[in-house]
Amino acid sequence: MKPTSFQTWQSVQGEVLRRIHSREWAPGAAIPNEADLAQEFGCARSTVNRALQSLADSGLLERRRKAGTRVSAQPVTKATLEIAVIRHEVEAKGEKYGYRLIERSICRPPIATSGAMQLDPSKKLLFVSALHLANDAPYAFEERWINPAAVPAALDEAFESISANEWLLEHVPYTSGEIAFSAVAAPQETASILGCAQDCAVLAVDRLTRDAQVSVTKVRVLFRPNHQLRTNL
Amino acid sequence: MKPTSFQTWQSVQGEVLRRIHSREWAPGAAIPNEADLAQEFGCARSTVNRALQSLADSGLLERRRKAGTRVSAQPVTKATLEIAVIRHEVEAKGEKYGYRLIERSICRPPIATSGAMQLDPSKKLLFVSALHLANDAPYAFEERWINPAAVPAALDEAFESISANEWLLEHVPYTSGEIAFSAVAAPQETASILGCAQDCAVLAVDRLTRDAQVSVTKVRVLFRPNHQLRTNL
DNA sequence: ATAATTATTATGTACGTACATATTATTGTC
DNA sequence: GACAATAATATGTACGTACATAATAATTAT
Repeated sequence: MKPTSFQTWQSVQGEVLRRIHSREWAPGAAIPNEADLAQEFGCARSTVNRALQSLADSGLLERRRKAGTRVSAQPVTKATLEIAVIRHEVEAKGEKYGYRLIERSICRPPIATSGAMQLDPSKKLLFVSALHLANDAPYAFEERWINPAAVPAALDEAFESISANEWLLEHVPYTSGEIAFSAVAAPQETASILGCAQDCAVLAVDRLTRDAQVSVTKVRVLFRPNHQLRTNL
Repeated sequence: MKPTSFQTWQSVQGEVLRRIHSREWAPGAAIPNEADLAQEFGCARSTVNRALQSLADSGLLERRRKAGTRVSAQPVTKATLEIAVIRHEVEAKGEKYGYRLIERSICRPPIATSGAMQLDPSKKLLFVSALHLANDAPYAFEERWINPAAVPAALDEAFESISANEWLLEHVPYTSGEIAFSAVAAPQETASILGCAQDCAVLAVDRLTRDAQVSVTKVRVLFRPNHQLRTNL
């Protein structure tokens, strides 16, 4: 006689997972409602609720009021990537971090940039490009546009000893935005900075950051060749 | 007099976010404990708990028993990418999906593959490569190793009308594993399949899937040039 | 002083009740 | 049969109490 009692939401989740996994509850099929499960498991409905909500969150279950809960027919895997400050990323690998400012200027951005940032194309922005190093070798090249209207203090910062990456996180943390990952061929200039061949395939991370609707910064980070972003599922 | 009452966990979360954002609660600083906040907000502690847990989950707060809750000094942004079946991904873009099997064979994998899958290198695996099309143009090229010991049924499937991608999701869903994103130069053969220049920079997604500790499949998907994976933060 | 023990404290979570809300099913009306 | 009003139902969430657990602080023993 196995213990048919599950009194923590994690154990309930485990049992539900087991049933899904063993196909006791088939893909697409409806599962019993929370009240019935609570009775079967010998716990409160709120405990079952917590477990099921967590599974719905990770995409394994689909829940709708009145309609009930069913196993996702084609679950969409969700991969969560942690985007840390580059210095921390490097140090976490056990490598020595280095930073070098390449350019800092105030100028009008390309139309594409002002458009993406939803800013007046005639307004000048702060441009900062820099190289992040790991064990003295190029690690990532960062090209960034900063909207001085959103962070005036940035105009007083030289970005010679601290990266814009880190400075911004310290001055306007907790922002929202969009992020995109792609592969690009390193342009000649970038390639020479990163120390790789021209048109070498490098991973690009493009990120637009907003602070309460207004664009703060837009950045493209190009990593050294063969860089991988990894995570567990 | 503003409403100092917050009686849903979302509104509590909103107020906490506001205070973090306005630096009323500075980065790194401790915030009042749940009981005090509950009293201030005029709600139950469990409501505050739900709100704070959710924020801790997204990396904005750090919580430790007895030590209390503090605002993360350097929050780690978490980007969640949804990895759907490629057919769905294409259809969601409003493009017509197409599929073409390129190769299907049973052979011994390279050492690197059997190693990553933690399998005996001498055991033969099922190899399937295929092309996914969007509006009749190459969209993504998939090279996959499948462990027949984990999914014997795969040996009976030709993968001519259904991609291994989709077949596996249907036959062994709810698996765990690892995923990695990188940029690679398209090898000559791949380039000709994808219809791009040799050594063209393409986004690679490498994924290892396990079903209860045992490796089921290892796949590399190369997307058409300029493909982007994007998400909101 | 240092180490081991004990108290204290904040978060973590279970429970059961109550009510809100979204969605579906049913009934009534034309 | 089409459509609107109404009932039924499963999930969503708030509340307050109780206790568990982890981490720290205070105390005691050596």
